Amino acid sequence: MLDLKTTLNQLDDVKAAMANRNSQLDFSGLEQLAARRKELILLHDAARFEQRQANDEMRAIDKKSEAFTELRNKLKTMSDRLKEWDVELAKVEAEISELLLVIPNLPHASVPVGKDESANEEITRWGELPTFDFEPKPHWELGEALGILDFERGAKVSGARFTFLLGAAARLERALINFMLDVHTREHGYHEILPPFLVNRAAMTGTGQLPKFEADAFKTDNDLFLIPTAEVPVTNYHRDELLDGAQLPIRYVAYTPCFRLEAGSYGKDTRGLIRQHQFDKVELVKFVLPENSYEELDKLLDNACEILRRLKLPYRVVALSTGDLGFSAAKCFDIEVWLPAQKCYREISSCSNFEDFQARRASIRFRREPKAKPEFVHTLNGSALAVGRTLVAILENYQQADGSVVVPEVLRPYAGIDRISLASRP
RNA sequence: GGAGGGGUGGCCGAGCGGUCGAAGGCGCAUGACUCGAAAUCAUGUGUGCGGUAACGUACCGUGGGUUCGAAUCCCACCCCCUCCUCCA
Repeated sequence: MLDLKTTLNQLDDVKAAMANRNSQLDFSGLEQLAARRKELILLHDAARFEQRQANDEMRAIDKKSEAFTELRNKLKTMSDRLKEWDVELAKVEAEISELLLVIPNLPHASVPVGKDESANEEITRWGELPTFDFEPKPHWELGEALGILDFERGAKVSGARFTFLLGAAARLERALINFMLDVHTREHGYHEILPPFLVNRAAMTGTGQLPKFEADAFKTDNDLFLIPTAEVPVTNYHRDELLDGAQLPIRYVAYTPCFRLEAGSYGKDTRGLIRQHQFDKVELVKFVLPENSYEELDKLLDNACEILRRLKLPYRVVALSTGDLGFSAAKCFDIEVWLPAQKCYREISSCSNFEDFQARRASIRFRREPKAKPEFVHTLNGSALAVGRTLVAILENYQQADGSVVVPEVLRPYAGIDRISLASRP
């Protein structure tokens, strides 16, 4: 959420930023509501002041006297008028926050300006693309042939975009989760946290999924939402809290399944594990000092990349353009992994700095010194990594001519196998 | 799910219709004392909103209601605790 005062004071900049995001918003309503809000606050404050002074008189006066009745009647009219203002004020404030809650974050100055993903900027490339003396197969063919991915039964039991992992695939998924958690907790200084997988409306609003993107989320009939990412419960862990500045930065790493309706992506990535309604992800979340947040974003991005380097999977990093940036992000890097069968890089992680956008929505603040004024923290998060897509990348990059798949070296202690083949079925 | 108890400031806890942003304690900060520390004493110590400021105003789980006036009374909801039931 943007700050009301700042938004109105720098309206031209905000409008320009929204245009870059392809987001057309009308701010005239906001300006009018803000003006009315101020009027009502002034009226309210003055009336209350008067009322409180009259209350002192009421206390002193003889309750049976005529003067008492007279004064009471006078105060009654004042009280009724005050109530009307208060009702209107509450309405105006609700309308203001309704408007503010659907305004996306302002892109950071370093974000490339552009209409869509074609304006994204490649930042780095790592690793050598694998060469094959045969035509590399897509992971779904490999997985089905090896008997470790079962899409058909996934569809039977749950529906499209649900899959059973069996044997080595299930084992590798589990190995990847443990491997990622171990690297981030032991080497990168993150604190492991296992959050609830269902969250309430306030949590979804705090990180920015609501109110705008309710149609994208799975919802229970008790008004709970299946988390689309661990970002939601983990960021909201500190909602409505006033943190001690000395604690910052706070770093969490969480494994969770993620649930996404994928509304509006019909016909996209229908085959394979790339786009599922349920997938596993290891997520990094940070709460940091505002002045450090971009430095912290670089570190977080590097922490995520480290996983791919250890798995020896070729990747590139892309800075998203203003047109491709997510709703809450001020800056976002995508990490894309090489998929030989598709002969392209595919997103496997998204690392974002939200600055104070989520912190303001969720009221997550800190105090620099014991007596200092509270300030909003900056929040960041990134996948490190999307586990299902990592499995996809391993299957495709490590495939052999005979249809078997070599297990990356760092994973072998976790997986307990060094090759997936029909013969090796555990 | 049933019965009872409870949600007040960073924490504990009093208040149960007007003098309450709220006693008292703990914690924290500053000062005094001390060679230093502990102890002790003194002073200070919430957040949002409006305002350059002085100051004003709002906030006692959340939302409604009663009243000239609500932390205090009424209603609904949420959450926590104890017992029973159930369960992993």
